[in-house]
Amino acid sequence: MRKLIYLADDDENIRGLINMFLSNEGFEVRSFANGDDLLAAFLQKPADLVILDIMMPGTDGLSVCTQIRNCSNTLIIIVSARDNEIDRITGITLGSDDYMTKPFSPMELMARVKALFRRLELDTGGTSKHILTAGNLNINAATREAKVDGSQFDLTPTELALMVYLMQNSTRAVSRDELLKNVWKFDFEVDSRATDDVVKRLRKKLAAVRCSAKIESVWGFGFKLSEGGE
Amino acid sequence: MRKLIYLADDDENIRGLINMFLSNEGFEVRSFANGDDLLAAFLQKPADLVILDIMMPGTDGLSVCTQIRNCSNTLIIIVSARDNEIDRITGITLGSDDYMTKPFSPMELMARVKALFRRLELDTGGTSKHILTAGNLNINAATREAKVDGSQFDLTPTELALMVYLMQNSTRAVSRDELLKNVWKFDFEVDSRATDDVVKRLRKKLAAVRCSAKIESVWGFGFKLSEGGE
DNA sequence: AAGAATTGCCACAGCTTTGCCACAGTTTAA
DNA sequence: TTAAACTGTGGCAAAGCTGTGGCAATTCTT
Repeated sequence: MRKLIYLADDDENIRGLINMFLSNEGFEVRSFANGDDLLAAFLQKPADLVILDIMMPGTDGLSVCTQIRNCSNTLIIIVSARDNEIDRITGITLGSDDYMTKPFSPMELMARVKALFRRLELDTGGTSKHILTAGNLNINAATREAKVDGSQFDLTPTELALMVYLMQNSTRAVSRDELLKNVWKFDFEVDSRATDDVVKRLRKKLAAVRCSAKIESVWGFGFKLSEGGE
Repeated sequence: MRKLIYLADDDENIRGLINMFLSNEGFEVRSFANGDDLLAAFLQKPADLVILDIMMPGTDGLSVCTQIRNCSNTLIIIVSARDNEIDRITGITLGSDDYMTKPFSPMELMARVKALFRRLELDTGGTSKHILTAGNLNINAATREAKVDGSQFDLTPTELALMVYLMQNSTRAVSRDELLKNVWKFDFEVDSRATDDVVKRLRKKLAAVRCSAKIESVWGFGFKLSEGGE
């Protein structure tokens, strides 16, 4: 689905320019002459990314930024004519994801917008890379190497596959059936207790090498990975 | 757990400076004089964030960036003495999450490092769309976690399913038969008083964690959720 | 072909869940 | 006011779930 971007800047020329570039990249853009209008629209319908000028009539960009961050984790870029260290640092610290100073290159803004969306994509697991980490455990799914604190240890094929699946879905609890379907590739012909067996052996091996990541069982459902050690 | 940061720069002074700042912020830092060493170390043990200079002896920072991004979605910041639009754009486009030009303020680097970790947290922290809210109670149907004021407590499978159903239909009262049909999946073979039992236990657990949401009984009909505390 | 590793299954023990019951308290309706 | 219907509570036992060690069939190595 097309990404929705809100843009607030009191300079109409800049609005038009950015709007044009973003639209050309295939984004859906709505621009506002001040922060209050943008905030109102955002509360009505949240955008995927927000670009805020700092100096605007009405509420300034930084305040809008904190207000949005308070109720949403949408992506935020701050742009400002004020270029000094303090401004940049407070801008970023206040909750924005990036800070650019005017005059800026529209192309660079495009690149940074796309970088933020890419990061979101990476984090929310659209793509699965083959180097995985959980606590002091890391697994290279390509070379099939598993290491704790850098020292390698052995996992059998099913153990590895199960572990990789859990790590790729470490934010959720995973049901036994889901594991059978995605790790065993067939949910028939295999007792769902088979998952327990592999987990049993995995737990033993992980404990033996003092791995901080643990496989927790979710009663009546399945398992969930915990990185351990906060 | 402490975040691990790898840093590659051929200038020893800069390495020392950044290292000091990052360490002061509580990060665990390892610095390398060139990109090849960093890459080797990364493959051995991945870091949570990587800071790369572009111009270094051996493989340049941009190549290291693409190689890392190829197999991992770790955070990457590129720093460079070359300050022109093309460099910045290609740097970001190649897969890094941020690009800073030398000389840069160490404080700003710190702010940007923390902003990246904050974004990671926002993206991966339970705030997915399967989240249900009622008063100070939060239930994440995906992770099967129930929280009151942020602290987690346990629900059994039926309790969770019943609670989710009530929250999904919080605007109206739900009859016992409807619950049996949609939560138990069979309305035969189970006394309709079974719902009362689960509600009984749910109420006890909710009260124990000072949950503002309450399950009210609708006389002669069923139950209804009230968020409590308006 | 023999041995080793892997892996699914079983049985058992211990724990958790959950439906049901009896009884007391409450609400509704005649 | 009284009887009938309904709900809250504590306890209980059956059913269900998980962890464990052992075992046997299959696959992989040598």
